[in-house]
Amino acid sequence: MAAKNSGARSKRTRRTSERPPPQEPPLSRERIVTTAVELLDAQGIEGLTMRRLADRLGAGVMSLYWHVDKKEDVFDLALDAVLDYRASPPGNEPQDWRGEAIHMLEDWRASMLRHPWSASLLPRRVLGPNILSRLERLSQILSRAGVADTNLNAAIWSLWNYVMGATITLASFDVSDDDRAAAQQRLTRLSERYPTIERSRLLLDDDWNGAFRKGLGFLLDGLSPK
Amino acid sequence: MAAKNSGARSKRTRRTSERPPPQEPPLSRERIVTTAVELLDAQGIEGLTMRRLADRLGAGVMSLYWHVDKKEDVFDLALDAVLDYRASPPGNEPQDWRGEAIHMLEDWRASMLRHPWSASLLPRRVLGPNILSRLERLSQILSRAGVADTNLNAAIWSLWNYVMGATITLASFDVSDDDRAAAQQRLTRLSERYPTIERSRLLLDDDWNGAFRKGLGFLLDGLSPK
DNA sequence: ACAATAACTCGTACATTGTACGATAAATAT
DNA sequence: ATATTTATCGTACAATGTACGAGTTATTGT
Repeated sequence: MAAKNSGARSKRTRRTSERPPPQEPPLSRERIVTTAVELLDAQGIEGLTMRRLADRLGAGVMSLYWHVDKKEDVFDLALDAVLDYRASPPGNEPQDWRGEAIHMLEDWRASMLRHPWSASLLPRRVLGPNILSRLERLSQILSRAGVADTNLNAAIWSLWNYVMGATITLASFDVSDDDRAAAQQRLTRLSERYPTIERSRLLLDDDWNGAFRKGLGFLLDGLSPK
Repeated sequence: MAAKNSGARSKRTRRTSERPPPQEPPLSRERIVTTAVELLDAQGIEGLTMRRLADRLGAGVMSLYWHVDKKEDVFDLALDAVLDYRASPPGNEPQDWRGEAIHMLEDWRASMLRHPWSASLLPRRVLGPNILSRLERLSQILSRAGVADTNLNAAIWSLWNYVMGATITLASFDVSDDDRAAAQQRLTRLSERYPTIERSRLLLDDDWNGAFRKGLGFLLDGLSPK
C-alpha cells in the first residue's frame, strides 16, 4: 500500500529551504539531450525509453514532453549533438584541399563511431545544423579545389554515400562482432557454396581504417579536377 | 456480446466438407515471408506488426510463432527474400569484368530501392544466403579481374560501403522527399550560414542514378589492378 | 482399427512502450 | 491580490511482442 518506492525520496518535493535540489538542476533541453546521449551510448538505440530517460534526470516522464514534442525529437537532438565539428576557420589554406577533405571526413566518421547508434540514424535526418555545416564545409573545400559547379553535387553525395555506408556497416558490426564470427563459421561449413569469400575470410577482416582510407583515396582521385 | 467481428466469418472454422478454405492455404514460412514483404512494401517498416501480419494471413497472431521464433526472424527472412540474384552462370566471360561488376551492383541497388525498407535493415544482418551469394560473386569477379588477394577484402568492402551508403540515403529520402524540400527551404532562409550548398541546391539534386554511376566508376578505376 | 505422438493453431494474459489529458504548483506580470 | 505563463508529473489508454498452455488435426506405430 504505502509508498511504492519504499519511499526513498518521493521524487521532486521541495517546499522552502532545503538542500539545494540534491543534484537536479531544472529540466532543460540541453540536460535532456546530454543525458539522452549518455543513455544511448550505454544502452544502445533500444535502450532509450522516455521512462528511463526521465529516471536518469530525476524527473517524471511527462515532464519531458514540455521540452520536447515527441521521442523522435530526442533522437534528432542527440544526433546533432554528436556531430559538431571544430576545425580551422573556413577559408584559409588554399593548398592542401585533399588533406582537409580527408581530415574532415575521417573526423566525421570517428564521431559517429564514438556513438555507434548515431550512424544508422543519420540518413533519416540529414537536416540538423551540424551536419549541414559539415556538408557546407565539404562543399567549400571541393569548390575551392576547382571542382566544377556541375559536378559539385555528385561529388558531395558520392563522398557522403561512401562515408555513411562504411560507418553504418562498421557500427553495426561493432555492436555484435560475435555475430560476425558466428557467420564466418557458418560460412566455413558452406565453403563449397562460397569458396572465394571463405578463403579470404572476408567477414573476419578488420583493417577497417585502412580499407576506408583506401577507398576514400580512390574517390577523391576520381573526383579531383584533371 | 455476440461475435466481436460482426461475425463475418469467425476465423478458421471448417468442419467437414466446405468450400476449400476460402483462400487460406496452410500457414507456412514462405507464405509468411511473402506476406511480410507485401506488408512492408505497403506500410513501411513501422507498419509490420505481428498482428497485422497474422490478419493478412487469416491466422491468429500466435500461430506465427510456430513458424518463426521472433519478429526479428521475419525481418531477416523478408530481407533475404528481396535480395536474390539471377544472372549468367558464375564462370564464363573472362572479358568484361567491369561491366559484370557494375551490372551486379546496380541490380543490387535496384532491388533494395524497390523495397525501401530493406536497405536500412541490411547492415545489421549481413548473413543471409542471398547477400552472401552476391558477395561471393563480386569476389569472384574481382579476383578473376586480377585483383590481388591482399587487396580483395578492402576492394569488396569499399564497394559494399559505397552501394549501401548510396542506397540507404536514397531510400530514406524517398520515404519523405517533402522533408527534403522543407529542408532546402529552411536552408534558403539560412543562406548566410550555408551559402555553398544553398547555391548548388544540394538537397534538391535528383540525378541519383548518374551520381551513383559516376562514383562507382571512380571506385572501380581505383580498385582495378594497374 | 485404435492409440500415441507429433505438427500445428490460437485465445488469454502480461509487461513494456509512447503519449493524451488534465491537475497541480511556481514564477511572473498586472 | 489576481491572473497568466511556465513547468512538472500522475493517471490512463491503446498498441506492441510474446510466454503459456489448451486446443485441434495429421501422421505414425502397433
